[in-house]
Amino acid sequence: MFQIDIISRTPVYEQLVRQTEKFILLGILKAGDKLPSVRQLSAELSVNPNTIQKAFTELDRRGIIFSVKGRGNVVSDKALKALEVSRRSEFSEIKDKIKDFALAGISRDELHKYIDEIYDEMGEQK
Amino acid sequence: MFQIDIISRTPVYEQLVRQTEKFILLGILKAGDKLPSVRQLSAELSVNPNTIQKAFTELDRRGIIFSVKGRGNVVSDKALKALEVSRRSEFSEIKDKIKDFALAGISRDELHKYIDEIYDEMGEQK
Amino acid sequence: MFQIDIISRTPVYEQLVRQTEKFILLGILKAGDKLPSVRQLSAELSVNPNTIQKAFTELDRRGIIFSVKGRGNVVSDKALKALEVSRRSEFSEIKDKIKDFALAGISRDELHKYIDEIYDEMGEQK
Amino acid sequence: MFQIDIISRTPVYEQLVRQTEKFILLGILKAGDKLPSVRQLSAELSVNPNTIQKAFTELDRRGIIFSVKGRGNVVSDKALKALEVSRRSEFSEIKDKIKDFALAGISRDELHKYIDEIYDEMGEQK
DNA sequence: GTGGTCTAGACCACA
DNA sequence: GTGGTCTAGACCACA
Repeated sequence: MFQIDIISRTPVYEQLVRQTEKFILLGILKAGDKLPSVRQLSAELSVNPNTIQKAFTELDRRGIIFSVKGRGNVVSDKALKALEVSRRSEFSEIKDKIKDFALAGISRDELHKYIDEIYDEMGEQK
Repeated sequence: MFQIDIISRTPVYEQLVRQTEKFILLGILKAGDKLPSVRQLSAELSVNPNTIQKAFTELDRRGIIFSVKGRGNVVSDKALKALEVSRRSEFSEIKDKIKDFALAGISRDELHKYIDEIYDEMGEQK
Repeated sequence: MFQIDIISRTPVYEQLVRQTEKFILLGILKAGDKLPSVRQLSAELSVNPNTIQKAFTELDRRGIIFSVKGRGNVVSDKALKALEVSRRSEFSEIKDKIKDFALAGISRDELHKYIDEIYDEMGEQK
Repeated sequence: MFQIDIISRTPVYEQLVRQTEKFILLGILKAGDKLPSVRQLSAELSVNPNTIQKAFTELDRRGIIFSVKGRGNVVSDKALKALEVSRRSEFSEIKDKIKDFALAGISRDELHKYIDEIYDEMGEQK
């Protein structure tokens, strides 16, 4: 299920956080579902337990999962909602990127076309 | 001219690189123009000279400026062209971001609208 | 009777201890009353029997109940008295909390008002 | 400045977080002040750098300080404000404790008196 | 078994 | 020098 790209510059724990969130948005993980245990994931991905722990701690902090000692990590009821809100708040993050494109002479039509392509592509996948 | 956001998560040297490129794309810096010296920028921005140097080295590496010993750093002739090409190659970088938005239930129409707003806004500024 | 909040940060066994003590203070459980058996509670609350046992052992240690092999767990004669004393000894525990509030600019009047509200609220419930 | 109680049950990193916040509320640390470096604190308190790091990461996350690579940790401008708000939100935490006291036969007058004592005591210290 | 904390020690990016 | 990430390995509380 989880997959780590060792070469990538984004930290392992962040990849784990991001992937977990993605699985929830995709409906692969649902509220109440139990995540693999720290040790299990550690063995499966050959990643140090501390690193897995760090990812889970972050997810717990974000209200995406809740960790209970002796029981494991479970997807929170409000996870999906929380994610949709937080993703939306990242909306403005691409603003600077788009401005850069505009500056480099990329027309708005080109961008519109690109976005449609991505959405079409996703629609087919899904 | 240059402005550093010390709190920002993006490294100072990267901010410098990005801003220099922006000035070139905006026509504020033209081929043949001399950039401020490392010392001058360092003092002006209260930034470690090593950091300024790192930015210039990176810009040189990208073919945006060329450093001549004892004469300073000058904007390359091919800078503008190079930037337009490289920006276009960054196009795919936002692909994952857009997919994330799509996943979080943000419609393509919302995105289109957002992009139009940005372009309109820039048109007025420019 | 007993209710466990699985998400809560306070350990399940501690919730059990606390609730038992509360029932005694409220007069719901009286000296000589028999508590539900470990098995029964375990099934009822879907809680690991070890956890129930741990709670009972702790209550025994505190002199609130006494366990008789083969006969179950019974509320001690001195339970009520013991609890009133021990609660009073916890008095100082909130001292640091109150200092924190004072430091954060919360006035003593606010605190007084808050306490009155709680007592009023309880009076009505009771 | 910082002091760790090794015997205490509350984790070292949490003690560090709490103490930093306290120093800010007391005005000992002000917005813009630089905190000791991870390594320095580590040596000073004989605590592993990772543990110090964990505390700083948490403070950064809470918006109390901001960590900048290569520069250090600085008290945020909004730190004081943020702390006053967060402390206030902990207000309800003592509700259950107070109810426990009421149940154990501690009168509201006793509590009022206790609070006044604490505030008086603090007034003199300050 | 399951999560949480901590030490020891290494390595990297950045200033 | 300064923060950030990661591994290896230990130990504890809890279920």
